Amino acid sequence: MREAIRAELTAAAMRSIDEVGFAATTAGAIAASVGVTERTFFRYFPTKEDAVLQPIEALGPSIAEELRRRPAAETPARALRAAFAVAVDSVTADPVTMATVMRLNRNEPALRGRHLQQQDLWVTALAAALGERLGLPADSPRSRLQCGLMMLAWEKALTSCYEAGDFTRAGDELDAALEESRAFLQVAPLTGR
Amino acid sequence: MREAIRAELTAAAMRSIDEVGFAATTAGAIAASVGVTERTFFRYFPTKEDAVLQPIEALGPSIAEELRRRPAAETPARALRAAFAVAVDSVTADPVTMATVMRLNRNEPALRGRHLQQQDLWVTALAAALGERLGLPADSPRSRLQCGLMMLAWEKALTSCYEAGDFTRAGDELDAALEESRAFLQVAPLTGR
DNA sequence: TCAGTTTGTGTCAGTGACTGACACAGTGTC
DNA sequence: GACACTGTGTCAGTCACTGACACAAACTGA
Repeated sequence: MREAIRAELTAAAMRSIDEVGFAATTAGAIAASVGVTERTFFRYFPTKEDAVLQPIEALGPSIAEELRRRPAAETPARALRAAFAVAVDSVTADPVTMATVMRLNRNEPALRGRHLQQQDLWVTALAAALGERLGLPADSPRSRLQCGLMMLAWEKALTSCYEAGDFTRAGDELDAALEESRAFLQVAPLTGR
Repeated sequence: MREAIRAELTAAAMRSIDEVGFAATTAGAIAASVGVTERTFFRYFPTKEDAVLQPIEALGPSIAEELRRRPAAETPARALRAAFAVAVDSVTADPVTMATVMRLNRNEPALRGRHLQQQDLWVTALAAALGERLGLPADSPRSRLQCGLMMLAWEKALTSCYEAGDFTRAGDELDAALEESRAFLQVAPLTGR
């Protein structure tokens, strides 16, 4: 596979979806605009949605990889937070791509759906890595919950950055989201009605 | 629309997917097994996935509705938790359906994807209701984060119930998940590396 | 240098999800 | 008895996605 073609397809897909919408953008048209066949398009991407999500596809696995590299002495929370620095770096390194992906995600439910599914896989991968540290089974509910919390805070951070139009603050926004989560859950007894 | 037909279609879809899998189950076949046309199937459900998810479709809106009914004096956390009692009741009232939906979700990524999308809409609806209480805009990141936290704990609770084969504990499991979340975020300073 | 393999692509035929338009029957209403 | 409303079938069509096959170019080793 030639990475140049892949990038061209992604760019063409984004452009077209921006102009005429996701539904009106056919896979064949994207392919044709790059000088390639529809069949070839589907050799590069499993679905039409993936063409757009491709730029951030590797992010999840990268975070999981970093999580494995964190010293065993760190608490789960600190190791996870440190691993997400990879995501922060990635976003601050190329804010334009991330902003574009987020914009398309907001406007197109189909895209958002696929993105959620992708994130779900990320959480699974993270939970597996975290499980190793804790000596828990690969997909234990506990590590899944912890990774889910982190991912939720990350999403909140991204949203804040997006709305502020400033992705350089991603790290700070992530910490703020975590703090906000802590404060929310802090308030005395939830139980009892 | 006749609700009897809708229920039959859902039942037929679940049975077939259980036996031969999601991909091998065509919409036409589901429809035919109920004595109806494929076209009619798609008048009842927007997508094949929705036929299976239908039993829990109304849950999100119900929770949001209850959230609106909670006294204004309650903190967001308490009001949200109280609103989720609706979900707890629904699950304990019909554990078999929920267990089936969860089992299919686990085995079929396509179903899981749609379910995540559904949940995302629930969070949006909840965040809107919560925003009203707090005087925040409809989809403010803050209320979204809080509702997301609750939904995450709810998912964890359901998973625990499912694995234990006992949905009567849903309420307790939800509280346990919230407590676990609190403990995770509690540990001193996350920031700084 | 040449046979053999690997890689990227086109072509073609096919399946299945989903949609719009139209016709038609049954049921209720005034 | 004219009229609207509801639920359904039929038909034609679009488009995502897949498998099988053929073909050319680039690479590989003797």
